[in-house]
Amino acid sequence: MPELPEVETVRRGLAPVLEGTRIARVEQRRPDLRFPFPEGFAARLAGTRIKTLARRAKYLTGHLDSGETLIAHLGMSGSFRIEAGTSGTPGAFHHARGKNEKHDHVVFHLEGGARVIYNDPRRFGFMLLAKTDALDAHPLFSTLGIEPLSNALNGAFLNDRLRGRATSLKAALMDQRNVAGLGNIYVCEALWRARLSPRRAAGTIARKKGPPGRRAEALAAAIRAVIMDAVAAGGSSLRDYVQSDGTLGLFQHSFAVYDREGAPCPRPGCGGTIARIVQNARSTFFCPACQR
DNA sequence: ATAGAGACCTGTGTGC
DNA sequence: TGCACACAGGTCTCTA
Repeated sequence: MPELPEVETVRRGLAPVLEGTRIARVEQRRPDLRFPFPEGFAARLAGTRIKTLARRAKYLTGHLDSGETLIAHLGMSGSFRIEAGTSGTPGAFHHARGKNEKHDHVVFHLEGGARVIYNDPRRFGFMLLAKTDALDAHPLFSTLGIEPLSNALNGAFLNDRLRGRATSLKAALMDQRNVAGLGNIYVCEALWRARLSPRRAAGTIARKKGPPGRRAEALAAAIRAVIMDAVAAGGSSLRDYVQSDGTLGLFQHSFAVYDREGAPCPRPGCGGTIARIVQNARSTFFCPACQR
């Protein structure tokens, strides 16, 4: 579900409520999500203050004044919502969105009475606690690639990183060890913008020597642009993703290829038809006419 | 190294 | 209406 733009949107929605706020109490309603919660999870959070809420790839990281960091991943169907502490019917908009309270797995009761609730029907998400000063060395983070919005993403990086790789370009971009935070939607969209086929061997966009070629440069620019555009739109709302205040992301209206099998390619003058293929057990959408 | 399958879960849409 | 099946913003683990 959430890729980098959705997670960043969640972060921006939660930050005003969480940053600088003390957690009064945590209600953990089941022993596990994708993994068991860490030992003493609720007790280790209770009474701590959240200094900052950050993001790395698709992970949210809440840095606590206890010296620990709360790491949260939303999996395919995780979401947070904020409920005011005083008036209002709990879960009102939630019902309006057709969600199900039975999948409210964690409730953060904040000082002042507001609540932040984690809902995750499929339970592919998880929450962990780790020492803040050793975060980069954590197994989840140590192998992650670069952030797509950082200056590190450029033609030279992709040229070096993908050179000689026989795997498909689609699979290489889905691999979080290269560029971290991309997922199925934004890889498809970036490849369309760069006019590159998802089936092409990843190494074919690289040069053996010298400066990167136009394909690597175009791909780097396309990834950056699509992620920036999606963040600006508040992410994509398909089945169950909503922002933490209940409003919908808008980027799904800007999809060129994702979930558009059989539709005309939106590139002016192309005239192609969007196709769907399966790569690594995931749907890939692309235009066979203009993506080469 | 890397691909392919299966695993983890629930919900929704489709076709019969 | 029921039922079966395919599929979904992710990622880990196992086998070849």
